[in-house]
Amino acid sequence: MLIGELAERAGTSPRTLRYYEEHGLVRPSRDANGYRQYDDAELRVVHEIRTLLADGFGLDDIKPFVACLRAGNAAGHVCPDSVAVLRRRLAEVDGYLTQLTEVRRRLHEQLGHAIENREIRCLLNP
Amino acid sequence: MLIGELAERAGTSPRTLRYYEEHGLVRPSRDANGYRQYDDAELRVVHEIRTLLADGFGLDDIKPFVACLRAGNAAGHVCPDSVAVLRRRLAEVDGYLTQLTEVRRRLHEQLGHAIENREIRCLLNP
DNA sequence: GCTTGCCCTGACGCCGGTGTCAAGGCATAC
DNA sequence: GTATGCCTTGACACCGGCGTCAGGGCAAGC
Repeated sequence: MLIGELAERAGTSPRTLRYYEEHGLVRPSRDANGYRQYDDAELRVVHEIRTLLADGFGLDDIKPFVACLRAGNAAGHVCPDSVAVLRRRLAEVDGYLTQLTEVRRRLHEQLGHAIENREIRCLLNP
Repeated sequence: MLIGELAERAGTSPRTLRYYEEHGLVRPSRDANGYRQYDDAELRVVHEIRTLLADGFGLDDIKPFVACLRAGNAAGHVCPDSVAVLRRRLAEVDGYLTQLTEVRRRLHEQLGHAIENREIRCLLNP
């Protein structure tokens, strides 16, 4: 499978696949003419990468998951290194949730305050 | 008040204040020698900016709040334009919260799955 | 041989708020 | 005069995942 086909099958672009390769995540072989050649296992890897990216992991964080898959595991997240990253990311997400919730509270408060003000002005200018 | 003093009082840097000015948020006058001169109202403005930045607003979003303050209002968020931005940002934050919560769920699930796996391996290799 | 279409590498652009360095002017104290 | 310290403008660096353009090779159909 050439890069274009893999890109389409994985729902991404050749540029993106080359980028992953540059970061050591995908490892195609090469045809005699220099074209990248991918097997089906790589499709699996790319799917794993995309899923984890969507969950907010960085490419570096994703490496252990890919290694885990390559080691023959059914899923990328069952290896100790992956679990460590999962825990770290979970803590991070919890942190963001806390912050965002606090921000939300403040926004809500300000909105309430603004509406209150408007109503007061309405009552004063009937 | 010169830029260094305002920066210190506002807990930020001269570089940052010049950046805000470049984006039309802060408007110092100039001394005869070209030095920026700030009054106390600008300190208030900078505080408003910093608070909103911390809440995830972009500089463009912050403009109506500053305008609202300059218009003589006690708070930057009581004007219609500010309220509109507040609403938009609130919706945005809610979106992020939804996404993050979903991500958190998936992470939790994967962690659970991984731990389960480990326990199974433990039972198989006692 | 020419077109078409995929492939290759290399490199810059983006976004946004800020750090940081360069190169110079001004103010104050010695 | 000179040392110190704040001020000025201008411009590059950062982060990270990718878009996108440049310039060129390879493959296959006509």
